[in-house]
Amino acid sequence: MTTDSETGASRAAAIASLDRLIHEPARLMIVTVLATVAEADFVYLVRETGLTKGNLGAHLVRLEAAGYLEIEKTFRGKVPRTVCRLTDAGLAAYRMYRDALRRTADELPEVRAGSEDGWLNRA
Amino acid sequence: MTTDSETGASRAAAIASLDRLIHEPARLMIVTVLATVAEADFVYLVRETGLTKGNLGAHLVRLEAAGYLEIEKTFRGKVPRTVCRLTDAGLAAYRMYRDALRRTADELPEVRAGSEDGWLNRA
DNA sequence: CCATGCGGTCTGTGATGCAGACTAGTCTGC
DNA sequence: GCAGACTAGTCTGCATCACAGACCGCATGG
Repeated sequence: MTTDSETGASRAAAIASLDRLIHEPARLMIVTVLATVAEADFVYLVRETGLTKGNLGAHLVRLEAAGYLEIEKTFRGKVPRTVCRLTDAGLAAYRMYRDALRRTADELPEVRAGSEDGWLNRA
Repeated sequence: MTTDSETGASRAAAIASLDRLIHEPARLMIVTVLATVAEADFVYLVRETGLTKGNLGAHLVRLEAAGYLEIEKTFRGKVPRTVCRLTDAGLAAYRMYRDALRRTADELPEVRAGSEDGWLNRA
């Protein structure tokens, strides 16, 4: 049989198992940036992601709540600054997601023009 | 500079450009199934995706509204049946998404443990 | 004739993504 | 020394959307 016996079903399961928290494009951008640079402050993230401050702040809160990143409040001179960094859990989640995404992306089938069997309701 | 000049920025743009309509896991499952089998009826999709009927119906409507798939009402004997098929636009969108996703997935960086430069706020 | 199961649609609700407004404090020009 | 502009960041409100359960119609089995 084909490489994947259940065609859609197993793929669907794989897709469904994607971490929704990271899957969200805005957060995927954030996490990707943080995976790349290890540390980033708020404005750097704003610039890299193109998100508005409000939006970014909300996503950061969500990621922090999930334990995926820690937010460290520091001061640069007298100006407060927020530095974000992925936690171990965040790193693990990122790796898992990336892995799953690659597998998913690789397995996304080419389009078949012909209407072959397999789509029948039965079974 | 590093291997990728803008590190995050370009990647972020690529991620942001992902088709949200398809990016949604539920719909990605649907579209993937349809790309695979070309045609599928409602219950087949329910089984393949594991979605509830209500949820699936809503997503189908959305995809139809976007012009990504056509919903054909037929009868099997006396029982009405709904057959879904990707439109050309849907196929194109799927291909584009898949392509973008693969590129994105491939480019998702490995984690760098060290806190290197690049994250600074200053430009 | 009634009950059950299959096929499919519809409505309500909770979550969430998003953007703009607002605050706090610093620096520059007059 | 004061006013205005800018940076840094948070908070609130709105619109959207995903999800699930309830509901309806039809056909079939007892």
